[in-house]
Formats: sequence, C-alpha cells, structure tokens
Amino acid sequence: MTDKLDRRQLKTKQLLREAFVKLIREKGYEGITVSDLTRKANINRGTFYLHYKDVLDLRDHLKAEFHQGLLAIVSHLEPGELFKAASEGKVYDGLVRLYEYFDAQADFFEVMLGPKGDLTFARLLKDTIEERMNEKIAKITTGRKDVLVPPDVLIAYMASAQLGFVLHWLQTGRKQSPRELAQMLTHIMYLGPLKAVGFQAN
Amino acid sequence: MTDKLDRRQLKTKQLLREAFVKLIREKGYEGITVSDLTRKANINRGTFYLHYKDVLDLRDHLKAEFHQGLLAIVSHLEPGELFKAASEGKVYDGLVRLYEYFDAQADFFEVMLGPKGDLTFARLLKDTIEERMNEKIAKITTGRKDVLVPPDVLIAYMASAQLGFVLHWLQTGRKQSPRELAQMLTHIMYLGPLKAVGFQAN
DNA sequence: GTGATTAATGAACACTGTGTCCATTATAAA
DNA sequence: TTTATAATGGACACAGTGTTCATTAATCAC
Repeated sequence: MTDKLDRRQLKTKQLLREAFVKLIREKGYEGITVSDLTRKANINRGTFYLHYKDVLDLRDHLKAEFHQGLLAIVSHLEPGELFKAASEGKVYDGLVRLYEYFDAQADFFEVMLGPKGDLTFARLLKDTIEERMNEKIAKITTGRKDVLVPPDVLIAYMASAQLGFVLHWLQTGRKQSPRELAQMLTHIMYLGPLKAVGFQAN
Repeated sequence: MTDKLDRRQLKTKQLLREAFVKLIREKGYEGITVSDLTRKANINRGTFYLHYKDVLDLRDHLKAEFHQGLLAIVSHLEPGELFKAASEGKVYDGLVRLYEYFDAQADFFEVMLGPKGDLTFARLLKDTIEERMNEKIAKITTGRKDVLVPPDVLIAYMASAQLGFVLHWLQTGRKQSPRELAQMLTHIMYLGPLKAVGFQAN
C-alpha cells in the first residue's frame, strides 16, 4: 500500500492535497480543474499526471484514506453493547471513540462534507456504516419473528441518521464533546426520536 | 413562474430533461457536458444556451421543480400528529401522502438520488425536511427543561434518517407500499431504532 | 390561410482546459 | 560523487465552452 516514496513525491502529493481542500473551501468542489490545483499548489501541470489520472482520481485517493481510518473504528462497534449501555443509563464507549476520530480529523471532514464539499464522500461514509451494521444486526434478527421493521430498512435509516447527526455537529462548530455526542445518540437510539425530544405519552 | 411558453421551447426543454436523466443513468452525473446533452437530445448546441446558462443551471432548474412538489407536502406534516397516531397504533396519514409522492415520481428520484446521481439534490431534500421540522418542533420544545437532546441535533438526525429511509426503499425496488412505509417509520420514530429491530429490555 | 414573430439551426469564433510528449534541470538516495 | 528519478517548461492535437450571426422553420394571432 504505502510504497516507499521519494521526499519529492511526498511533497508534491501533500501540496496537491492541501490545494484540493483549499479550493473546495474557496470555490466549491464542483468545477475544480487540474489547472486550478497545480496553480494553487505551485507545481507544474504535467507533474500532476505523474501521480493521478485526473481530478476524480485524486479525490478518490483522498476518500480512500479517510475511509480506512473510519473502517478501523466502525468495525469494532457492537449494537448489542450500545443497547446494553443505554438500558443501564451508560454511554457506549465505542461511540465515543468514533466521534473522537471525527473530532480529530474535523478540518478535513468539515470541508469535504460541507455545503461546498464532495457529497460522494458522504455516500461512502454512509455505505460504510451501513455495511458494518448489516454484519452485526443480521446475527441478532435471524430467526426472530417479532421484528417490527425489516433489518435492512432500519439499517438504512440508522446509517443515514448517524451521518446526519455527525454532519450537523461538524457544521455547527462542534459545540459538544465526543462523549456528549455519544450520550445524545444513545438517548435517541434507545428512546426513539419522538420521546427524546420531549413528546410524552398521555 | 410558468411563463407561457412556445411549444418549441417546451419540446426543447423536455428533450433536454430526458437526455439529462438518461445520461445520468448511462454514464453518471459527473462529467455530463452540454455537448453530451445536445447530442443525446438531438438539438443544436447553441439552442441549449437559449434556455440554460450551463449544465449546473439545467440541473438546478430540475431540482427546483421537484423541490416545490415536495414542499407542498412536507409543509402539512405535524410531528405531534405523528406521535399521537403512533401511540394509538395508527399510521399518520401525512406520511402516507409523502411517500405516495416519491412513489409517483420514482423514476426521477431513483436516478437522481442513486449511486450515479446528483447528490446535491439529496442535500436539498434533506435541508427541506430539516427546515420544516424546525418550524414544527421549535414550538413544542420552547420553555421545556426535560428535553434529553437539543431539538436542532435531533432534527438533523431525523431529517437524514428519513431521507436515507426513502432512498433505501427507492433503490431496493420499492417493495413496500407507501402505507407500509409510513407504518414502519412510525414504529421507528415511536420506539426508537433499537427496539424496532427487536432488542428487548431484560 | 397568411403574415408577423420568434425559436431552432449550422457554422464560425476565440478561449480554456485536457492528456501526453520530450528534452532539460534539479533533487534525493546509494 | 555518481546514479537514478522527480519535477519542469514548452509543445502538441483535441474536446468542450460560450457567443455571435445570418438563415431556416415552426408557431401564434388575426
């Protein structure tokens, strides 16, 4: 994966990566050209093609990087543990770790997932959450008859929800700590959104 | 809004609109050019510019159309009604109407929100849901101290969730009826995702 | 139907960006 | 210091853009 790279190559890739994020922030992801990138990075246009096929290729490499980082964390999450912690009024630690990752990489995620960013990245994250949940939840519900909602539907719901949840946090200045985030998500997951926001049975 | 249009103009716009959806289906949204569109629609390239500024402009006009359609329905939704219906084991009719709209326009939504589609459209829909919820939910929670999760956070969660829910349905062949969809969403909203999928307190 | 109106066409224009060369220069590694 | 190779600058043909304009064709109002 990580071929041993010449310093020069590392530097070039680093410059391109920075130029990419800057350009998204400045003029939005759509319509970034190779010429834009090399101008901003102050490198020769031909040099770009020594590393990437085109702008989409550069984007996909960046996406893959962060995808890996996320996978490493998400693969350890256990919905059963979340439910257990929630029913005992505790916070599931796996969630805290997940939000700590987003917090640490916030600069990148904020731009990339923001209004000017690249939404295919959002899709990738959602799909990742979804796949992992599928593995975990499938085990639990096989053979049961009392499920009110098919697991695949529910997983689609939750995966989108959790991404939207993080996104909102990123785009409103990250006012809560990762632990507070986990606490809130636990409430919503356990009680359901309606009761979590204060609707009361009467 | 709807200026009285020459038949020729209507026809041109119709052709462009069909070409756009076809091209997304065939080669993906990214990288569709004006030349692609006019070739596919069999019209003169110059003609395109008599109607739209560029590809993004065409896209935005299409988005706006469906946005209007959705607004008309979403603006009538009442979370309170949803909670009431849910606690009585009923289905909230507003939701059924919403899903009927997606069902009727499924061809367009499926392509546009699909893997090759335009994700800014997904964002627009999410924002629409979010804004409307904000209006409704804000009334309920003002002055209350017992909310476990701030309304804005919860709304971000729900808006994303509901979009993901519909998206999954569109992309898995629309196996459920709008009423069944509404039923499922009601369960999730009322019980929370964990209990809805079958986790049990013990 | 006829004539006035206006949309669509085809062809040209300068311009920007693409992807690929290649000889030359600069820099890192052994 | 030598050897390897990354980066450069300049060139190339090509595709797409956005605009203009005279010409053709369709529609609308009468």
